[in-house]
Amino acid sequence: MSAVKKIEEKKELKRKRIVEAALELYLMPNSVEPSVDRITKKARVAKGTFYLYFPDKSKLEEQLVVILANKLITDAVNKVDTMDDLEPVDRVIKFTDTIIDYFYERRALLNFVQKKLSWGFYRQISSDDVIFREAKAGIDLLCSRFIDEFGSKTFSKQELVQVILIIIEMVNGVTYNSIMNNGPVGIDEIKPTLNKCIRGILNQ
Amino acid sequence: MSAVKKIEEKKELKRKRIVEAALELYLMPNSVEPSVDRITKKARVAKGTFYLYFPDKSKLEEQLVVILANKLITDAVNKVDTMDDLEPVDRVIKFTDTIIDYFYERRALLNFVQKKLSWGFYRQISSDDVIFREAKAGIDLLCSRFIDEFGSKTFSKQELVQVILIIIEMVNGVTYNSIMNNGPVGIDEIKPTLNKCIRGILNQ
Amino acid sequence: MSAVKKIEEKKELKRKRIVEAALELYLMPNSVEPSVDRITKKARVAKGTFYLYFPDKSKLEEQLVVILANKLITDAVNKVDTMDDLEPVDRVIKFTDTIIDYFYERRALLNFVQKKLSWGFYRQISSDDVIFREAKAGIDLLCSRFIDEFGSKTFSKQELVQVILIIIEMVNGVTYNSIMNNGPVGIDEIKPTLNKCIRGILNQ
Amino acid sequence: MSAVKKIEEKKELKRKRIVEAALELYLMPNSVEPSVDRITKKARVAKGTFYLYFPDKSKLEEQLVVILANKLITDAVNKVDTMDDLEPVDRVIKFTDTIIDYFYERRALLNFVQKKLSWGFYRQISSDDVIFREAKAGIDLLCSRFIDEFGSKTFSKQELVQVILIIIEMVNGVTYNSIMNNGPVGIDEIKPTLNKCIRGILNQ
DNA sequence: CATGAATGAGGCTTCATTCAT
DNA sequence: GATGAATGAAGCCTCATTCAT
Repeated sequence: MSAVKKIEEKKELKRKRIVEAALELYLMPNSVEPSVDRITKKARVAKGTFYLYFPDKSKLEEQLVVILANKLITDAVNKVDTMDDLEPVDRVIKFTDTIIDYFYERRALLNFVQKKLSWGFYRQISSDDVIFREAKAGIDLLCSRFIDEFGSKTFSKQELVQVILIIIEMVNGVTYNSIMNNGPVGIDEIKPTLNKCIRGILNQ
Repeated sequence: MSAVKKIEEKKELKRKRIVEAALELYLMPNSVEPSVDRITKKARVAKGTFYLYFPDKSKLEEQLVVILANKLITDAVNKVDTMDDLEPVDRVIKFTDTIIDYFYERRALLNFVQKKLSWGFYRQISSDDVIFREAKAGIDLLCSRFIDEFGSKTFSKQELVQVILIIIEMVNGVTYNSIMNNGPVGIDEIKPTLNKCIRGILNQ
Repeated sequence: MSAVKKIEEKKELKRKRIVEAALELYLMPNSVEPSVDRITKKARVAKGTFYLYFPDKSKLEEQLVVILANKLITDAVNKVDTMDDLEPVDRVIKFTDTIIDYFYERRALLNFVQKKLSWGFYRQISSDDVIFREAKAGIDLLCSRFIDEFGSKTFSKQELVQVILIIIEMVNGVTYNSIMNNGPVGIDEIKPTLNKCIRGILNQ
Repeated sequence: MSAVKKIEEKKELKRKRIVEAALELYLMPNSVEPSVDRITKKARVAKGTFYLYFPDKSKLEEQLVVILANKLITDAVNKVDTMDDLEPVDRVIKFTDTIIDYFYERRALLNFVQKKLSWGFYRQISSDDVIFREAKAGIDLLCSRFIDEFGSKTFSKQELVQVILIIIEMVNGVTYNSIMNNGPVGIDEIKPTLNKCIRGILNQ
């Protein structure tokens, strides 16, 4: 293996160290936004090194959201994929259910991913980072599968993509408030209603 | 009127001044989170005074969210109330439309109110503040009216309250991402689909 | 004395402490531009306090230049004033001589005041600080006196003001390079020529 | 040509690349002091390489000033040389005019060259650099020519060299403040007076 | 010789909060 | 109660310089 390659690998490793340190910090319960200082300390890297890999802090966060959102969604898609016997609508409900459970166990994640869940992976990403290309691919998979399975009378294919976004927003919002604000309505309590809503949307 | 009462009133006035100054500042377009200094300057009150009325800044913000969320919803309800000729479902759609427009003109508000929109007014509030009691009242009005108008086969009265929350979350989420993230789908583009979803939920 | 006045006095005192600390630091030999941190430490004041008195670092420096330039010039004017028996042209030469000597003993000052000497005190100053009004007054005195004493055939009154600036620039430049750059030509060596130049300018 | 020589040449080439990149960067309008990183990037050279040729950044800058000052002056001399029909004094005025115009279009240069204009080229320079030897030659040309043309009654040949420096300082100072500080007196406004001063100095 | 990744000190500024008056 | 001057921790970012490869 060439020397150049070795260096490239080392760089990628360091970048990963930073991303992972940040991830850990962002995911810590009750976390306020961690400072660059904390992130680099955790990654055992000099502060200046951070700026070798990210033009500024916001860019790291952007990437973090994309990574997290995609991991979440891809996991959910994969899980649902194993259940071949479900009706399309039920698959969607299973999909959202999985997301809710995921968040329930990781409320800090919910806090960070926040409102960017559904839109996050659609933003233009300048990086040619492998991690992002994979993410995009995962999303495309979800969309095309979902659309193929649905022969909706109400929605065109074009609209079905939007419907995904809308449903994710709905689920995300309800989950967020139910969990984070300790609302008067627990997630278990509202989930049946939520599912009825999803059915209402899809079964037109 | 007793002297004590006068003093009480004066205090209440000062608190109001602070809240209103903050409100104005938070609602300013393109606003970043205003500092305590800016808030008190605008309220023509000493910085120390702030801490006489609020234990810390976050407590003010908490109250602000509730006030803002309720003002927004009450305004929307009132507007829809003037349109007697609409079908129940169309009223709801008009209601969400109004909210979307409101946000569109004030994206800073959207940013601040964030995820707390629907749940905000459910949180425990120190009920000795007039401003909050009024807010609660407005919400109760919305809920009861909505429930009365709907003789849904699908949802119980109990569930209908939850449906409101869910719809608001859905609208809020879509609007937020469409506006704040300059998402791939503009708000005008996705609104028809959004409305179809709402109909789907309510027309079961 | 009212309490308000006491506070005002204290504030002025603190401002003075900062200015004087900065002055000392800027005047230190071999000084590089001192950081806000060093300045406040020397002034025994919290770093934040600095920004209570100056919007930012550059504003302090601006004021410093004005203060220094004016002190320098006023001192020189006063010194020359005691020599009533000199011819107008010789007074000017005495004036510039004094400035040169002043710099010679304080080369760090020369370093800081740099190119801003003559123009510095002409810039619009937003502050209603006493220190500045006095500075302005001192300069005006110099100018009017100089102009009155000269019945130049070559220069109009309007031009004479410019001539002052030009002479100061000339002296400043020569002194700076002679002293700071340890040029091949020492200040004592070039001073006679410089004086001849001044005479040439004024004796037309 | 020996192999050693080839290597020497290659080295000199690289050094030149760095100097030229720096030159370009320092001359860019509105430029702030460029970092070593920018300079080496522009020179397509590794950052570490910079320190193979210059002990530190300040040394490069020192050399740059000399180069720039000399280029400026040589250009001005050459331009004036084409105008054979001018009186000696007018030649000097044309010379200073050219410098002023040059600065007017490149205020960044003015900012960088600063006070070192006239003295710069007198400083001890590591004479093994071609670029510097050339600079020296240009200056010597200017000096000897100027002195030859002037049969001043007032100044000895020795003093005339100093007069050049003084005039350059004067022009440089006035120009700097007029342009950089947006002084109260624009360059066009003060130029006539400046020229009168030059005449006063030379026409004694 | 050349490289460029890594360093970390140092810079400026903001701001929630405290406390003497 | 009210004030606002003072605090200083914390934040983000730059950059000259070093050093392992």
